Amino acid sequence: MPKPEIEYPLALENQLCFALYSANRAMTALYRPLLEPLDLTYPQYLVFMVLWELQRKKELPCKVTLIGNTLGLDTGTLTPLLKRMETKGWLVRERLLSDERVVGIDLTDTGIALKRKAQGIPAKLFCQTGLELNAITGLKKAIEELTCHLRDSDRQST
Amino acid sequence: MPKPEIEYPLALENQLCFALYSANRAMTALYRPLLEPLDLTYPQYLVFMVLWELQRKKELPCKVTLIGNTLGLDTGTLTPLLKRMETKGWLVRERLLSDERVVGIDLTDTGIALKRKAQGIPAKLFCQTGLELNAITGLKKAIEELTCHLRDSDRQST
DNA sequence: TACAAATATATTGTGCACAATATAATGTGT
DNA sequence: ACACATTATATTGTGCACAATATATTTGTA
Repeated sequence: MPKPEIEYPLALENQLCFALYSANRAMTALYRPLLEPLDLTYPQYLVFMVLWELQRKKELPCKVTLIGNTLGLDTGTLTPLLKRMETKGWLVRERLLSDERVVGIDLTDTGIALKRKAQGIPAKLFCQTGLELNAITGLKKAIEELTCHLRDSDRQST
Repeated sequence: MPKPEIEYPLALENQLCFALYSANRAMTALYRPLLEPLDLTYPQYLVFMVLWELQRKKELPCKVTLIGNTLGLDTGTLTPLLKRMETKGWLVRERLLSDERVVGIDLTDTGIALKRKAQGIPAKLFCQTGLELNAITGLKKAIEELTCHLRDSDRQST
């Protein structure tokens, strides 16, 4: 992660990976008190953002795989996560008659209603970043480009 | 995370948090094939970086809490992690005679020797980021500043 | 010197991530 | 129509993160 001509490359403070790791944990730590009143974990909030957006586009129900591709998660993570969300009454999981392999995911009224309570979260977090809108946009873009490079490298080595 | 005057603030693509979440997972995914030959997980690699650096400064053995403060991890995470690393023969855990509450952590010869095999990892990852050294340094700095802001906000709300 | 507060680590339980494998349904080629 | 590959999801097992609680030791104080 760090540099080729550095005195001590294994120093923790040289690692971009550790900066990312720390920032990600600090970020989810800030979400936690905002999500706790909604009885949501952070990954569940991500799933809701996907589903609310699909509902807006009238593309529900959707396949589990669509959620997985959008968030980069496999069924080993999603199946139990979606089951917990179903238990909470936020969504329903049902095998399609047209193709029994596929499980269709759809929001319940409760799941749709939860969106109202989540509306204020993005603005609250924006304030807590302590950055200007332009700075955030730029940083997000830089991080997304890094992610692209990393995924390309990953595919190459496979 | 996103913006105050945005048409749809809850869109996934507006979230800085999701960019961070994705980048962090892409990054650890790239480390995995490099660490697997050393039988290391990514968090274990972080612990090793802390310990190797302390050894360089002749500050071993050290307290569990020092590792925890450096990495931002609590004993609920560290105790089992350090036990697994002890089982592998990389370090020893021993209560101090001077203060029986404290567990001293020290590297074994095997743990010290593992450093040689890890030397090449930072350079390999640097190449895979696809970024110039200056770009990485700048991005790391920007992410670290974000982390500072987020932690400040977290402390305030507590 | 008792005794309460503070400190350091450990334990328990939940929920991700992720690898590896399993299961079942659908599609394909002959 | 039948074997075989492909696809979609589920299951199992390991290892973090993190909250909540427990335990044991030391420190400070009346």
